Amino acid sequence: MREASNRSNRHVVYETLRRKVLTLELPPGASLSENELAASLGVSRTPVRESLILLGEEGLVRVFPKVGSFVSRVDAARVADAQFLREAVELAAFDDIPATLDPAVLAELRANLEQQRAPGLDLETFFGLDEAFHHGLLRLSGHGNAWSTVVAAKGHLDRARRLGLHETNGVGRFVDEHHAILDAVVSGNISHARDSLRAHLRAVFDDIEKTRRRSPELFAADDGSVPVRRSIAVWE
Amino acid sequence: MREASNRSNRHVVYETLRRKVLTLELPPGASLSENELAASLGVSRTPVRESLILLGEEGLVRVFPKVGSFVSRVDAARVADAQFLREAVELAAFDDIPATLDPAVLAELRANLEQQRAPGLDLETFFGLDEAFHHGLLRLSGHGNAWSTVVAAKGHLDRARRLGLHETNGVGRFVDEHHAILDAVVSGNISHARDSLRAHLRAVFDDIEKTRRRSPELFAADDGSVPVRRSIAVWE
DNA sequence: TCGACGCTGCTTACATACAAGACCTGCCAC
DNA sequence: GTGGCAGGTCTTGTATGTAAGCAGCGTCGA
Repeated sequence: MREASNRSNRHVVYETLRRKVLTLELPPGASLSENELAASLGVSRTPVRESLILLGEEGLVRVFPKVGSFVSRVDAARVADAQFLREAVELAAFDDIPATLDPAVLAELRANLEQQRAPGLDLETFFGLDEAFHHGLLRLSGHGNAWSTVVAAKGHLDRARRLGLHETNGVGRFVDEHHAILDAVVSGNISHARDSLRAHLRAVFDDIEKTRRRSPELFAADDGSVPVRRSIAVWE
Repeated sequence: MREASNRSNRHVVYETLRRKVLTLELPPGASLSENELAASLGVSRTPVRESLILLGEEGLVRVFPKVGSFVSRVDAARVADAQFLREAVELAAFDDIPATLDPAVLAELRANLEQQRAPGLDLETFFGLDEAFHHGLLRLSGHGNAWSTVVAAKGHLDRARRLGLHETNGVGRFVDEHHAILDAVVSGNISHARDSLRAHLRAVFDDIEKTRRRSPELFAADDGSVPVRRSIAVWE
C-alpha cells in the first residue's frame, strides 16, 4: 500500500504556506483569504482551508470565524514558551548520550559544521543547517523523534530569530558555539556540553529579546484583537 | 469580535473523537470512515475529515489515502518519546519555581489532591485530576503554556497508561507520590521534588512496560502495514 | 456635526457533488 | 484447482455550492 506520506495537494499547500510564514515572506498580520490563496496556488479552497486549520493549531495563523484568517503576530510569551521547551528537551537529551556515538550521525554533524563555515553563506541556508545540527544532537541521544514536537512548537521562536538575525553582524559566533558543543560531546564531557548548549540557546534568545526592544511593533501582543483589514496595508 | 474558541461543529467532533480514542472506546485498529462518522454524529464529512486530519497530526489516527482511516496502534517508540518529552519539560520547570508560590495555583493543587483521595474514585476521574495536577505543577513555575505541547505529544502515552491501570490494583500509590512531590515543592526542597517527580514518572512508565510485556498485541508495531479490513472484526 | 440604520461585499463554516484509486469478489479460462 | 482479469463498492482527495455572520460605508435623520 502507498504510504500516507504521498505528497497530496494539501501537503504541498501546507508546507508552502508554513515556509512563507516562517521566512516572514508572509509577515505577521497578513491576510490569508482562502479564496485568494486557492486561486494563487491553483487549487480549490479545500486543501487551503485544511492547511490553515493546521497552521492555526501551530499558532502561526489565527482564524477568526466569518471574518478572516491572518498570520499571527510574533507573541513574546509564545517565543519564551518555545525557548523553554527546546532548552528542556535538548538539555535532557544530553543525559542519554551513549558512550559510543553513532558514527553515521556524527559524520553528518561534522559535514554540517563544515557547511556552516562556507563563505558567503546566506541566512536561509544557515537556518536549515542549524535546524539539522540541533536535530542531529537529539539523534545522538536516541531522542530524534522528539524534534518534530519541538519544531511544531517553535514557530514563533523561528520567526523571532529571523527578525533578529537580519539585524546582527553574522552567524559566525553561533557556528563557533556549535563547534564547541560538538567537541564537548565527542570528548565525552557531557557536563561541559550541557553548559555550552545552554549558553548557546540563551544567546540566541537574548538576541531575540534585543530585537524585540528595538522593533516592538513586530511583537505586538497577540491578545485576540482584530487585525483591522486596513492595517494589512502596513505590510503591503 | 467573537473568539475563535467558539465551539464549532469541528471542535465538538474533534474533541469527541479524541476522547473516544484516548479512553480506548475507539480501540487501536478501529476503522474511522468519514461517511460513517459523519452520519453517526449528525454532521457532514467536512468537520469529520478536518478532525481526522488533526488527530492524524497527533499520531492518534493513521490516514491511508483512498483506503481508510484507522485508530493507530499504541506504538512503544512513541510512548517512550512522549515519556522523554514530558519528563524533560516537567523536570526543567522545577528549576524555575519561584521562592513564593502562587497561592491560587497552590490552593488548586491542594484541592485536587483532596479529590484524588476521595473514596470510590473511578479511573477516568483520576486521569482528569492527574492531568490537572501535573499541569498545575507546570503553572507554579510559570510554564503552564508548555502543557498544551506535552498534551498534544503524549496521546500514545495516555492510551498506554489506561491499558496499564486497568490491570493494576489502584492508584493509591500514585496519589501518595503526588503528595510527596507537592510537599517537597512547598518546603522549598526543589532537588528532592525533582527526584520525587522523576521517580513518579518513571514508575508510571514502568507500569506501562509491564503491560506491554503482558499484552503485546495491543502494542503491535505501527510500521505502516495495512490494517486489513477484515481484521477490524477483531475489535467488534 | 454626529449617531443610527441598512445595504453591500467580504469572510469562514458546512454540505454536497465529483474524481480517482484500492480492495474484494466472482467469474472465466486453462 | 488455480491464476488472472473485470467489475462493483468502498475509501479518501478535491472542487464547488450554500448558509450565516461580521465589517465598512454611505445615507438619512436629528
